Amino acid sequence: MKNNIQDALNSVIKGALKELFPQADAPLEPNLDLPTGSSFGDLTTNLALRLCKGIKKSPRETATILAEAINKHLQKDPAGKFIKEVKVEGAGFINFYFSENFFYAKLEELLSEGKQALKEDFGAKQPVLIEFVSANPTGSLSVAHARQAAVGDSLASIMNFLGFRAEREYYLNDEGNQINILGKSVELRMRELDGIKEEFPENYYQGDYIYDIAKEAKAKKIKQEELGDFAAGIILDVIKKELADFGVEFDHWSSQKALTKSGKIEEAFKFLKAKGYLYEQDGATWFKSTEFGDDKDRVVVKSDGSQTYLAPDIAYHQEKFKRGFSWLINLWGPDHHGYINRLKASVEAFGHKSESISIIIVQLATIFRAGQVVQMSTRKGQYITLREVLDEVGKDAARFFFLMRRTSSHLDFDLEVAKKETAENPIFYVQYAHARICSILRSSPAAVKFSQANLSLLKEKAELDLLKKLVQFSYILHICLSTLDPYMLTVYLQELGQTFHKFYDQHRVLGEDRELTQARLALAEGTRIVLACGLELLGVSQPEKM
RNA sequence: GCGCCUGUAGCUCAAUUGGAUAGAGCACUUGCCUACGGAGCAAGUUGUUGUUGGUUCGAUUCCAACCAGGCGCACCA
Repeated sequence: MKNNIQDALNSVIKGALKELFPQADAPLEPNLDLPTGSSFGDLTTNLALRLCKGIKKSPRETATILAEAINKHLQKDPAGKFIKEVKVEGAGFINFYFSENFFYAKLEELLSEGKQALKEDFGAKQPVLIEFVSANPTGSLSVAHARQAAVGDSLASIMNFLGFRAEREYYLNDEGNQINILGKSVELRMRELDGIKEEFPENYYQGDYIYDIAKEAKAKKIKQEELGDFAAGIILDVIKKELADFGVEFDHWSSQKALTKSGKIEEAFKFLKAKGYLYEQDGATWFKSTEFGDDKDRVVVKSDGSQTYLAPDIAYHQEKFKRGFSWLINLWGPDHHGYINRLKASVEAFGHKSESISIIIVQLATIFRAGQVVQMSTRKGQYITLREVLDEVGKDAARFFFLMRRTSSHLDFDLEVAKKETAENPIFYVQYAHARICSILRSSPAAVKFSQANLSLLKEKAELDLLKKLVQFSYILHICLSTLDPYMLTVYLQELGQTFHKFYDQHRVLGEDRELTQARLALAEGTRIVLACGLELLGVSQPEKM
């Protein structure tokens, strides 16, 4: 829910600060925190602790003086009616306790506007390009790509929800070495089908799918020099289908081949050369990335005249800016982390701030089955694919599980757990809460109108806990944004589910008292809206029955 | 050798980015179904936060060194 009360309090505190400590040289930001678990108020600030050093008073004294001034300002501020109490507690924290009316007002907003009430214009329509997966079209997507897909897609959804204009992009490596090798792999398999057995090099694509492509190429009489493109085209269709079944849809498919043809790479080189960031040495052309903090300079054109991977990538990222995006977010696998500095260097060489590109390293997932690691061998072209995980546990569990840990952390994914329909499986726990609410709403008398509910009847602890939990939703989204990681949302949804189950267990929703029933139904519906919204942002379905 | 990531309860992980008593789930034990979905709820046990220092009102968080594990260090993509 929009936390404009936080902004209101911030300005109240600023007012009090100005009055009391105009000499505070560094502008102290109020820095309000919304505790998610603890019982120290609904909002809290450590301002006094940071301020007391300068004014030779104890932290608690400082906090008391400050709290008094804040109280005075609050009485004049419209936000004041939502604050029940301002308390100095602990070492000198100032804690704000909201009145119940605040939570009732928030729930009312949620019921009348639906999930619109949860949206924000935080991003001011800033155009953001999120590039992820971008796997070479040489084989099926692996679980590593799957995790990137889950993270990238949800991140884009969350950013759009917060008012950004985030678009999803897949960069297609449809030319170069790997496509040549792909073509040769198919060619060898075609000859094998003709009965000519030759040695199959280790660095060629080993998977059985190459045979299928070879058969098709034979049937269609594809020319030898076109085999690479032909195979890549077929594989790309497979990848697109895999992503679609995973619930991920890209706004743009950007082709490296098209980039090369457009002459944009030479254009970029020309620019860098004019700036003096390119030089020749040992027959190769180097990019002076050390100028921008890289460990060493990088080759862009090899001595044999061909380009390194960096060359098109430099031009490609400039194109992203030229297309109008002011913030680029790239999701890469951990094997690419050494590549961050040189790409950032190129972005800076073109005069963009280094903050205008964010690179997120998505750590690998280890697949388990009933506690045992599922071994894979990339050598034989055998790796766990997105398709296998999808077939085994389904889209919802797969997406939720890939997001359940911090993106920068390794993830253990147990297929058996993801399939279980018990409390052990977090996705079922959350979806169950949603389904349960739907069931209650189905059994409720038809005449219930949420707008007429008297919410002030919600006074029990479990009810207030649930109301508070609902309000935290927007705070959680802000954490997701500042960390560029949807993972916190999975944690929150589990907590919200738990808070609801607790409430449900202690208090009967549909009861004798008609007014109380209405109020509790309203609370249940509010919970359902937030659960549904959160699940949707994660790309997980919101079942009404299970 | 250099760089990045990780090290927290028996296991998998948190700790809202420097805050208050380090918390959840799983596992284990024990309770709770004549009413809205028991796929649920409640109660109990578990800690030298890898080690040692430093920074300060305050450190799991920041800094340094060390220990252990993973990954990366191409004129590959």
